[in-house]
Amino acid sequence: MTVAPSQDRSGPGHARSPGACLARRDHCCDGPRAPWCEGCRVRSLSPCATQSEANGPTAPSFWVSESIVAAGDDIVEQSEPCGDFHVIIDGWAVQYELLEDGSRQILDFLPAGSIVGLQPDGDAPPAYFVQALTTVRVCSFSMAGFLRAARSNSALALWLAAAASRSHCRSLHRLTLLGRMTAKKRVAALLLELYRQGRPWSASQREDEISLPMTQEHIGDALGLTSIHVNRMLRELREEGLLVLKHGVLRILDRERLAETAGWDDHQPASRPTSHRVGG
Amino acid sequence: MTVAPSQDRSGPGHARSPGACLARRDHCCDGPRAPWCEGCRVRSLSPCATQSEANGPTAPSFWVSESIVAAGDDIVEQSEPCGDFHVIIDGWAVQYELLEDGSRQILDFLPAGSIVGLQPDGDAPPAYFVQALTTVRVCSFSMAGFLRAARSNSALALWLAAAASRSHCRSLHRLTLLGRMTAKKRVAALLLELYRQGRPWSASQREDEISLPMTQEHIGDALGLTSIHVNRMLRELREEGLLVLKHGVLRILDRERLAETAGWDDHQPASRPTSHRVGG
DNA sequence: CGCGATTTTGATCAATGTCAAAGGTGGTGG
DNA sequence: CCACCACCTTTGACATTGATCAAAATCGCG
Repeated sequence: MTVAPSQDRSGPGHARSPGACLARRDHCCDGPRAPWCEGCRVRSLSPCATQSEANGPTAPSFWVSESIVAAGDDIVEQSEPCGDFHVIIDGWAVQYELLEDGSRQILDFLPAGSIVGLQPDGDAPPAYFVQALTTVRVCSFSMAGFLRAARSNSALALWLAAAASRSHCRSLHRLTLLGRMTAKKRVAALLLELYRQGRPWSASQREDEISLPMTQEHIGDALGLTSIHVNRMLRELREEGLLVLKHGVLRILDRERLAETAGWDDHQPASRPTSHRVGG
Repeated sequence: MTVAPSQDRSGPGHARSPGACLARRDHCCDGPRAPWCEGCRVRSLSPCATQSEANGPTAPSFWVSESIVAAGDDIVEQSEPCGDFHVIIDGWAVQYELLEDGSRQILDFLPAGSIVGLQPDGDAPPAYFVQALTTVRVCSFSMAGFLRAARSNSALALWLAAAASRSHCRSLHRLTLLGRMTAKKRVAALLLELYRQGRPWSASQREDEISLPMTQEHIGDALGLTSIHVNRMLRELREEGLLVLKHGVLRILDRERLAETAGWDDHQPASRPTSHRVGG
């Protein structure tokens, strides 16, 4: 149960974080070669995946910019309509909703490869915030441009459907977590999931470690718990030798038993995600 | 916290409920005229909405059948792959997940117009059940056929994206409900939402009434509460003169204050939903 | 009328929230 | 290098919500 969205936005019209724009080119249809696309690690998840790579990787015509967002700054603001959507190239973000009573519900943690800011309705403002947890690098795309392109390119439209469908699945899982699991299971399951999602992108040398920027309060706000109770559960998990979360680093000590505690059958190895099929 | 999915499926290989098939035609591409499409009340939400109506309403080539599913029967079964998806023409269904410990998490209540069984992955079995709460009439469509068609018809692909996106929004709302609201608010908010969604299709004469087939246990399983506690909350809401839920009929007594209790700004009138824009 | 499912109520208990305060940790400026 | 400060983590005592257990009362239906 938190009050502030972490940053103290001085005064009312809290400035939209600009995000240092690294690169931007004018919309030439299908830029012939995009140097920054070389070696892009999230290409398979981004709309760029629908582009032909005959002449090397390129960004689609509705690509807008690549930029950096500082930790704590907003990528998307609740009720601030914005014509772009973004793909996280690097770093972690949170998607959350702010309630009238000042409390915050975290809807999802977004690792590299996540799509943010797809509008439920072309015009309506988003119903949530997305905020950078770490320094985040994003590629931004024009929603209007995308839709225009998608109307004649069904691969793009299917990509959108697949992205929406994956998000939906994630939130259904989270729903079950909040609805039917005890506090300890929730914490165990969330951390295991974050480990899975973050491992492929994590710089850490050790296979059993990953750096996680979220505070215990973030975790509580995601799981419907107080940070105090999250702390108690983390202690229990630590005392049972399952994991250690300290100084922004999560170390899995006993994955087998942790998965058991989380109520999972933990079989699939952590692997870099690839493009997905459509559905919902 | 429930045990059985309501029906006692005698023996292990519990038979797939057949659902009396009312109509079926062989896949002729774009049937010239589909009599049952006339006056279809959910057309704008179904994939049929992408069909031209120049010669009157028609069903798309991947339409499979129209059928009736009895209350309590499954429309989609967890871990039973199924090549079709469905649109609910009439009646209520529940989408739920069954956990190892026998408990059930209801993921959503599905009124007329809902899309059911879109596969997260073309091949993988669905991760949930969908069960009819009342007698339900559905139109079924071939997923493979749909995808084939969508690959060359981006309107279809965009329809899919919009559908997935709407589902996603619904589950995000539910997440906030489970994560941040007290029991009373959850019950109030859910019932108000169900009223909103069901009103346009309800046969009831009275504007302030709608018939709701779900038990208090269903409500509890959707909200992460026990049916006993749901009952207590319903009593409080009744004693406060906000609503009455009895004999399968929900009557809203004071919509204003109910919305307040639910933590909403209740402004939009209940209106029949129309086709939606794309996003996520 | 009788039966199974659902609703209702009461009493008690456990899980989690709330309040308060004491360590840590890392960053910043002198 | 030290002192300070904001923020985060950790712990304890206590309050509250909602779960559990048990049992009537009702309802729908054959």
